[in-house]
Amino acid sequence: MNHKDPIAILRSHNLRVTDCRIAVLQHFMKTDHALSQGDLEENYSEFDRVTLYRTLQNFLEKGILHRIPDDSGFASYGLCFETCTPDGHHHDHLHFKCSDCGHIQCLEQTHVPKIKLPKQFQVDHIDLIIEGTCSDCQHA
Amino acid sequence: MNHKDPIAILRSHNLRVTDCRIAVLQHFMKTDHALSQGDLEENYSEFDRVTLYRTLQNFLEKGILHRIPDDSGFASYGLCFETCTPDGHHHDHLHFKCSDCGHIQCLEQTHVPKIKLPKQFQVDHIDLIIEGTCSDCQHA
DNA sequence: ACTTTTATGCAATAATGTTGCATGAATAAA
DNA sequence: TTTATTCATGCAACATTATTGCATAAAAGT
Repeated sequence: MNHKDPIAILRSHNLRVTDCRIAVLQHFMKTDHALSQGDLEENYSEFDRVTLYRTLQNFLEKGILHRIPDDSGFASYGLCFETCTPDGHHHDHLHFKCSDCGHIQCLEQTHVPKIKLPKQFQVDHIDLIIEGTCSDCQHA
Repeated sequence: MNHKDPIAILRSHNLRVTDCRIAVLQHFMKTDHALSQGDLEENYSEFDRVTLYRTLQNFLEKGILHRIPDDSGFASYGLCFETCTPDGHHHDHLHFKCSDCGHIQCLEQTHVPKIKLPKQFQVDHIDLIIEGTCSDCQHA
């Protein structure tokens, strides 16, 4: 889904096509890192905080966005891929967080390794966050 | 550090020994899952919210606790191990989050696999969160 | 016991998350 | 293309969490 037309994406998920949703979706598509609600609020002051909040919630439910775990307390969001549906998210990629600029990006190429757990644990999915320095920040 | 005397732990990290710090530390030691600030507030209403907040911050800085990333927006905290110092956290374990009871536990036994990233990424540390069902919740 | 240093509680504020409801916009139906 | 219906939006309001400043109280050093 990553690089299609925003309107097509909305339609295919049974979401009404509105200015806010198009804007948010476009913003995600042109940005190479995860976005927080605050990021959106800064860029789209023409939309209400609550509308942006609900837009994110809707996109999460429909499997358009996924929430990225972060120890900062901020929630941030990234676009999902074709494997995600309203029934559930099915990710196999990992997230890289730069401790310098704070940006989080999804690394689609890199896959999450299988991990063996003791039998008493039933695994549903794995989140992998790698923290370090991104290329942009290594020369600063 | 996991199972030592709270007072000894505080002393060895150059922290004053106070009721609140002892209580919080003891609570972490007797609990098998990660705790949030809310958990502490419920259990220790005799201490101010802000004091508990600052206690957690101090413990983080000193390397007594580590923050566990979570996509729920709640921050939660777990005890560190001997490898952590005020200079940085050095963890090699993963976290299991039960989607049923919500508890997060540190699995010390299980190690985080090495992961190869493209060269432009400089890796500092890896956070691995596995979500699923814990043994207590599988029969419910 | 006294001094110095640091933690605590209280007040206050900011940011974020969340819900209800009236209105307006988007889709479906005629 | 107009009308009816469904749903998104904005506003108000509130809950929760995160955060800082400051006076006081408590801990450690002498």
